[in-house]
Amino acid sequence: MSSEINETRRRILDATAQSLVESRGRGAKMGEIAKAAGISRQAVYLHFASRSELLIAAFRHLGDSLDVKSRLAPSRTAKTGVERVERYIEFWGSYLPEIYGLAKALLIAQDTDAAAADAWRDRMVAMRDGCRAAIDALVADGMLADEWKRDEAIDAFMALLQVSNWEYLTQECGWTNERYIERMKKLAERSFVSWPGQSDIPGPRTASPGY
Amino acid sequence: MSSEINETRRRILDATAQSLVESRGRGAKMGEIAKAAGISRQAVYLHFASRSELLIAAFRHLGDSLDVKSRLAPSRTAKTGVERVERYIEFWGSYLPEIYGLAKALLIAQDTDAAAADAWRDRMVAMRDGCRAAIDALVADGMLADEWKRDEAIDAFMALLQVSNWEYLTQECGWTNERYIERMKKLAERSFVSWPGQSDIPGPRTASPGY
DNA sequence: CTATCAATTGACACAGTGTCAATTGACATA
DNA sequence: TATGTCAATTGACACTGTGTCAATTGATAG
Repeated sequence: MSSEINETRRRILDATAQSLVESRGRGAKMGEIAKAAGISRQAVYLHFASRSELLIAAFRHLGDSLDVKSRLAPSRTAKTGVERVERYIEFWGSYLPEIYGLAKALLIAQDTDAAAADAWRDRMVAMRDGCRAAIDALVADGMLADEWKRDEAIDAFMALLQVSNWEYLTQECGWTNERYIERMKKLAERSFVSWPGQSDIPGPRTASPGY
Repeated sequence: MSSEINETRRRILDATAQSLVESRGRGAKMGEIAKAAGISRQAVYLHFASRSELLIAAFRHLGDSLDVKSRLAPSRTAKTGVERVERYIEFWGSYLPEIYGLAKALLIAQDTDAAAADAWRDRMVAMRDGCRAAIDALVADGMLADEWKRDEAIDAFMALLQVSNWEYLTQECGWTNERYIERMKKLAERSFVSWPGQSDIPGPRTASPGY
């Protein structure tokens, strides 16, 4: 019985995820989702109070089904900071395409719905843990470049991995996902890692520009 | 007389820009814009066929008033590739906060309106010229890091400068605009510039990860 | 046999965009 | 002074999509 109601709920969540993946995050009206789940539009409201609540639940639901924990294992068990950063980017690069449709819908909903904004921010906080751990692993190895304060490096690493950057590079620039992963690794390493014996880059010299 | 009709048009465009800057790109209904311009909602449609057409026109209008050309001069007249990159980031970092509200509205409109998407893409193409010139100046100095192909470096440079990254760092992370500019310069230099005598980073060594 | 509960149908309120028609008021021309 | 033009106004309306409400159906459990 309670499995019955969960069954419908699950069908709605799956239909939501599928509709959003297909539409690349665009559209996916309540009516379409309901149709895809094989129920009436109003019935959706018996399970979710609003569209954004549905989006949030669907995002969590998808996350659950993707087994994030074991996907993160290679990063968490990395032996060096550099490896941890690399593994984290590999994780993110393989995870992102799978959540993209839903993530995009949530990102769009953010603009009009405070609950969606909170939900997204909540996910980003979770992601930040991964980024923080990677940067801290660099710090522990003494390999975070001098120019970066830890917290700023975490911010910048998060920024690099923004959904919108992936979207831009893969959709607008035509990068494959593998290229994205590989280039992001290079970018992150060049940006954040100082290699032993590497003399510091003459950045400060140019601090007082001629205009 | 024809200055009369342009006068109203200009008032609408200014009101649009102002409303959007104030609301950080959110909202700004046709009714509010009309009120801000001191005319009726319907009168706006006498000058612009749709909301997105208005947004596009307002964006161009704002761009015109900001004298982009002279702001770009320091970058265009830079003597070295590195300086050109720095000046370009300084330009962009001072320009972005001024267009942010409107840019954000256009970015949001993009999700439902093809014309807005085209308009935005058009602006990005223009911006790409600046990024290309900066990267090419590095290439000319022989200072683009070996790991980057020119075109990929341009893509990545563009990605770094995405509005969404600025938004994330300044709104979510609390960076000041000066910090954004300064850190972006560092990030870009570390990422793209190879300094004479700098030995290559042992990236390829880690190309076959252990999992 | 009846109570319960998910789901259905159909109607409706609300916000926001975009359209249409009739009207006003200023200004120019004959 | 009469006429035409044109920007702008008012008010009504169609359309889309979200969210609410009420009455009804149909299956299942006690």
